[in-house]
Amino acid sequence: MTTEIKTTETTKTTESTEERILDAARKVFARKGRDGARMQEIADEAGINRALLHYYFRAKQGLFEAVFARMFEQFVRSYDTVLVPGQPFHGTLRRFIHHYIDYVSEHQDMARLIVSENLRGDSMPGELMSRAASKEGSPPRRMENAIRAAIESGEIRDVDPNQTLLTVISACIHFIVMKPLVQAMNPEAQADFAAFTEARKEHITDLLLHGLQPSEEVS
Amino acid sequence: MTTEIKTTETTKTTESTEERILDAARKVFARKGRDGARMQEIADEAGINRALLHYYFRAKQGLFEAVFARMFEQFVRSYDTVLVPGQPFHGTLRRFIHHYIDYVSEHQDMARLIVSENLRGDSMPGELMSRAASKEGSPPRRMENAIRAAIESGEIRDVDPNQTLLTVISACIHFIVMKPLVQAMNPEAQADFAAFTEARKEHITDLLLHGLQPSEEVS
DNA sequence: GTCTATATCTCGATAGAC
DNA sequence: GTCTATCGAGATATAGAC
Repeated sequence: MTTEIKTTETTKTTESTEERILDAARKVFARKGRDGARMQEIADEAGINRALLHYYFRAKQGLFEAVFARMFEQFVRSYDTVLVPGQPFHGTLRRFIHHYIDYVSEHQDMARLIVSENLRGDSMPGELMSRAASKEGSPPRRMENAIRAAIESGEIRDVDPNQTLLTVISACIHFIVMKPLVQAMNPEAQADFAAFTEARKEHITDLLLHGLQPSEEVS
Repeated sequence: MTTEIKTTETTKTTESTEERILDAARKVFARKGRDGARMQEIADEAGINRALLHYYFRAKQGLFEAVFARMFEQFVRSYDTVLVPGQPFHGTLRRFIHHYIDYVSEHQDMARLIVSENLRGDSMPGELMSRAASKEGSPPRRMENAIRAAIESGEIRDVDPNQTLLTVISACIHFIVMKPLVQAMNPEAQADFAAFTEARKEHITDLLLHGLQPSEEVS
């Protein structure tokens, strides 16, 4: 019932209180959702008092928005070095998939928060997210353009770029979101989730490249 | 703000109060999540008084568990007529995908609840779900066996059955869970989600069948 | 079985000492 | 900046009339 987390761990970093709060809030919001999260639990996780949360971020709502915006922007930026135009498609697809899975694996909190916000439908972070993702030049848009170009050049067969991109992203994130169920159904994922994750990158890349291969070629 | 639903009485369905409560609870839990849902809102949706909820289901927790168990069992059962052994693989895969998407489209509430429970990690419904899904004879297990058999018989190439099944399921459910974001990024999904859903069934079936095609054959 | 009224509790937010 | 103490809103749950 009672939470006893205490971050005795962070002895080294002279992390500012504000940073500690944001990190703690990210974890708790991801675990419990926006409503389920308790200010007390965030305070415990950050190793501070509840009143201090309100000193830094006026209200829970503000804290949540700060956490979300920060997280999402970092994710979008992480693709800057990954998607460079003019490369062969198979390498681009491989890099997109590997980076996506690497990122969500290291930031599972973020993945869960994004999904839980989408589950609600309303929500301001949803707005923010939608605008950022649908903007020209965003990672998904660039990947979509890469698919289009590859069809044009005959590197891959003629498929719906939007549907294809959605399938790739689904394959890369859903197994993290559904981790408990995936582990329950899969002894391999249960025993060593990191190994399962590595295998998953290769599986998705392989399945997609085969699935998109022009039917004339039998490489 | 206020909801006014009121079933002004016994028109056609002599639906029992208990049924009405379960239906209302399913909707509200799906919209607001387990924590965000308010007993008052469920009562309004069911057209009854708040106290009556407690008369039928002692507490919110109990109501939630009843809703969840009922929903999940119906889903599992819906596959009884879909997966029959001894059929050619491509038909089995097509039926699995089409049925999955049809079902989650008609029961989006269920899809969202399942995901939101998985996001929490703990939770008794998670337990229930995990046991049901990993049980031999469950739909996912049967589909996995079908994949194994198809590899054995040479109908498809040698892939990891677990990873493949997970990819199929991800592709079939994630776009519903992330509906707001999908719509924001996709004009087609925005304009006519039903049409987008139909197209998605074909896309996934097509992509998977190509992706699993033995490399010797070029059908 | 269904309602009104109310008890109890949890949690976000604030006041104020240090 | 950080703490203790407390207020007040809003939610679950119960008591009891009908």
